[in-house]
Amino acid sequence: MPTGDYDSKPSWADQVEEEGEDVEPLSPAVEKDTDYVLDTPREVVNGNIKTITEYKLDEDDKKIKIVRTFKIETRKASKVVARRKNWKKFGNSEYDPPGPNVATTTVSDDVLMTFITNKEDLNNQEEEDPMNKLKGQKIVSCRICKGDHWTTRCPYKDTLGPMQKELAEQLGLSTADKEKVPGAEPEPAQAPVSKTGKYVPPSLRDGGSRRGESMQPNRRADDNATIRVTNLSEDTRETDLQELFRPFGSISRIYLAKDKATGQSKGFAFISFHRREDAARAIAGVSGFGYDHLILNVEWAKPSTN
DNA sequence: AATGAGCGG
Repeated sequence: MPTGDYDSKPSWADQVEEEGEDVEPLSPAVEKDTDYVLDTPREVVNGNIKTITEYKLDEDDKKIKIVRTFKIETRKASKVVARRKNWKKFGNSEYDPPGPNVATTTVSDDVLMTFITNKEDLNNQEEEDPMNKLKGQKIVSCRICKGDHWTTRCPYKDTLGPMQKELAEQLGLSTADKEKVPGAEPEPAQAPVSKTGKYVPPSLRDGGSRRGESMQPNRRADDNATIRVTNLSEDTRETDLQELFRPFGSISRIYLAKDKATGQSKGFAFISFHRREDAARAIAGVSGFGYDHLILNVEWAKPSTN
């Protein structure tokens, strides 16, 4: 245990406690001084719990409050501390004999601070761990074929997808039948769209043999009939493109690239046809075509970035 | 000169 003169320096642990007792609520005048508030962590010791409160500016220059809570324990020296006592002396104490020199060293009871919570550190850990987990992992998995793409982009969207849906629908019906209590309220006499009351898309009604009539076929599924038109004049509009390309076949979509903010045309567009042959003829027919004092360039579009 | 948005999970 400590020996010698204690008047030279007080124990830092004592200091903490004294400061803790001294802390007063900041006067309004001081609180308005941002720098003071930001730079001065407040330490409060309550029993064996020490709370440090400080204010910082985050990336958005917004003031954030950081509260750290520690448990202060007094214990017999741990192994770690024992090992530390064997460290080689350095600086002004380099040639001192073993043991503390009261001129440079304050010895006190061992004070161990056990970490309880620290929001900052917790956040940092959460930022790093998911990143490691994500490494080498697939981001998306198709619900239809488990492939490495979104369900909506699945190549089997038009074949496997509807089959699975139908299957699920049948299963849903059979379980609903099992749950049905005999003698319960009878179903309404009027023919329902579905026995379960769930919505059934037209293509799946009547045994699912019908194709959607009013609905256009899924144009996104295989978009191999899209062309890119460049060198459009700035005042070309969708309707102009529609007029220009309609003669080659049925168009499913026109996208004229525009600046999102200003609405200004970027001078290129994507035209999707229903049939690839029409798109091919459009390329042949319009590429090199003089339009609004400019020579249009038309080629196959690369698949858009998802 | 230039390869869209948005939908999800």
